Amino acid sequence: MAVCGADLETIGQFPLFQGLAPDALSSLVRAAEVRDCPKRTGVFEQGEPVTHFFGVLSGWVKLYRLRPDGLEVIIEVFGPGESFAEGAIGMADGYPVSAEFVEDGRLLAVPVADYVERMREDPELIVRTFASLAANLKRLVSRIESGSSLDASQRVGAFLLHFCPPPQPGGGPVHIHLPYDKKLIANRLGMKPETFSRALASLRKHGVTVRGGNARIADPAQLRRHISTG
Amino acid sequence: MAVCGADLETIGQFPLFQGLAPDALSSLVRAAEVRDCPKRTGVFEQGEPVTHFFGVLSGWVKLYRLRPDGLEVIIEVFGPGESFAEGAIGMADGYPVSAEFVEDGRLLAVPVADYVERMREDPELIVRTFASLAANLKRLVSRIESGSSLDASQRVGAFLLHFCPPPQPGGGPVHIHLPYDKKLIANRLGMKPETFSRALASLRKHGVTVRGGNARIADPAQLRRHISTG
DNA sequence: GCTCCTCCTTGACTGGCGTCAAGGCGGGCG
DNA sequence: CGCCCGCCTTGACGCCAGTCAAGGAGGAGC
Repeated sequence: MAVCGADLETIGQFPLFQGLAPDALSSLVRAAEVRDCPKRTGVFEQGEPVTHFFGVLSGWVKLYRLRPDGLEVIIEVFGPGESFAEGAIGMADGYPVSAEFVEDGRLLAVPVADYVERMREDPELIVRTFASLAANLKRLVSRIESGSSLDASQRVGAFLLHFCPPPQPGGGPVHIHLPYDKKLIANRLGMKPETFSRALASLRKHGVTVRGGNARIADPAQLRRHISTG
Repeated sequence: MAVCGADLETIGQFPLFQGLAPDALSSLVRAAEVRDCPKRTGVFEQGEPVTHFFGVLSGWVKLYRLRPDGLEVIIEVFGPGESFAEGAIGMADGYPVSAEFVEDGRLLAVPVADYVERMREDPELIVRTFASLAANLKRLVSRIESGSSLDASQRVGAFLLHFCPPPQPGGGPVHIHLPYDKKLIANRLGMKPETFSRALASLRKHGVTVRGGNARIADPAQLRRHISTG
């Protein structure tokens, strides 16, 4: 469906589009569309030709690869305000991963052909796109780093800290809500659900308590210490 | 130093620049410089402001992160004909990794400010840059995939296969030369040198023999099978 | 030729994570 | 209310890779 006014406001908040001139934004969005995506809705599949890139208006989307043996490896999970697959713009042999909603949400789909046109007209957009790409690149880099140098409980701790507001000096306890299934979080962190569960249990001694999908971190600074010092 | 004729020819072979109009190429390269880089030469450090991106004319460059505990995590290693850190163009807070030569070589350094100008003038360059970025992105993705779903010996096997010519149907034995230290390869594959050594030993039963820096793969297809089927 | 040094290999042991299996908890529905 | 069926947790056990330690191979320098 076409982009409506309320969506337009949300879209203006995207890091990718933030601060863009209003008319540049609206001409960009003219070619785009918004989709309602209930849980389990596929967005694209590995190998499909690249036609769009996407922004998440609400909900959560997993990017994953299917191994020949059927094992699913989660590369990244994107949430509200994040854009993904801009990096696929230059891929001649299709998307390198598949994408699927893991929680109900709304999706902005931007056709790449049109987008490249806009970049030609508006150099500012080139810069913004590179910046957005750079952000996703860095996420992959730190995923590689943590994957090869942190143990399970440290990775879980780092994951929880992503959802905390920036390091507060005084820092009281923080309450956060796990955005999607624990099984999915486990996969995203490169471990099995059992290991994830044990890791959470072992974090209790560092002030983390989880009840259902709600977690409480007694002292983020203490947790942060546990992650870097082992 | 400035770019000389022989370099210019090599540079034209870069995937990033291949097929670019000759005058576009030469104006691009006018602002660039070439450096001789003996082993251990640093190229940039994590956190430094982004001023250039780079192409490897010869030799090998590692991109790595230093963990607070002093542990070095190798993100990627680039060789002749490859460009790196184009992805840093949009990074406001500096390079996310450090780069250092691990074998003597020559480096092309392209100033990003100038490069962005060229992109404004030449839309074709935008597309090429995205393509190059996409290639590096895919390397990271498959690194994540293999890191979380292959064991040590399978990762080593996959590494060796990168240096084999594309899958030959008849496929006789292939001889390859390990491009850099085994300790470095081990780190790049996310394992310790001892584990790498044991992995090589265990690959003997799949037709891989290594003597010094030279490896012989009796049957690449067989090795490939070992990687996907476990 | 000799020593020294670095890189690599091999062995023994430990620990963390995966696997298999059983049980608890909670939500949907009749 | 009670049943069923996910999702999650917990326990027992095995295996892979990290750690510690010792020893071999090869090159640089004298």
